[in-house]
Amino acid sequence: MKKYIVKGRDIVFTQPDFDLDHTLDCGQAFRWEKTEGGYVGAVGRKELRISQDGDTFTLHDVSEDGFAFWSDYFDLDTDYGEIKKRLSTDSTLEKACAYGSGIRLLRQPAEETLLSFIISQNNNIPRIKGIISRLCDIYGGFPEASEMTGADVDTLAPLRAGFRAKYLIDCVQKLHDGTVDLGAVRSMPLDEAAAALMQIKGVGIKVAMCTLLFGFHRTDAYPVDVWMKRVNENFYPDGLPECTRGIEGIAQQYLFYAIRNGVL
DNA sequence: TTCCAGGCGTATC
DNA sequence: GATACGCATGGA
Repeated sequence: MKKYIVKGRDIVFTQPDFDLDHTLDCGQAFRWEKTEGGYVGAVGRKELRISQDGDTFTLHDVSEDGFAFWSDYFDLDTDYGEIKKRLSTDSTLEKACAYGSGIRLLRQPAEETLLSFIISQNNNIPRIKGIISRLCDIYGGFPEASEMTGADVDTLAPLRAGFRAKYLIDCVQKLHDGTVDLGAVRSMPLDEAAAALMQIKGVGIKVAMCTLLFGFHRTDAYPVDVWMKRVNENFYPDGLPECTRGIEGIAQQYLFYAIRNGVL
């Protein structure tokens, strides 16, 4: 467990290879907003304000039990310095890792990730955030899928999610009736896990891989969207380099952040 | 006005 | 199995 100091109602810790802008604005989570003093965001129904001063981070108004949750969420026990060192044997990844040096792969809840990335398809990030925010407004925080099983298109109309609403409904239905068992998905081989998720309408290979990477911490899942297609064509026409084996998804996150910001 | 956004389902060949 | 097209919505 990560070492920390309790200061009043806050918890303070130091952490290299961590930057809030990099980690919270790299397209893996959609519920964080930059504020004057850091970031405010939420996971499920847990809310957090976090601020950064160099390598020192403060979780505001958080108990020691709460810290255990957030420490896991921010993946604080993983050595990203070691990961970057390994990936940087490839010259393109070296650039990407240097640019997004503070990216960490968040350990997000599976259901929330699945529903969020269903919403993400053929959509832009500000509008994805808006739809998810309105979903949370309706349910008082991000709902469990089981709380949404009665939802129909009228219930979800305030989201203004467009054609994706019917996909959300199909998703919560198939989670509820056991067609898709996320507990079982967790332990399946990657391709089998993706195929299981793709039984849900609106879940194709890209949404499935994002769910496995961000919601199940399957670091070998490699989502390819329009940006990553460009990366593959420009830099890896013959496939990914050896150094990415088993952590293709983490490599993907550095590459995605870099190319989206015009660095590659 | 038209185009595009962390895609996918469907029709057609 | 490959390719083309429509899809809700809203910002650029």
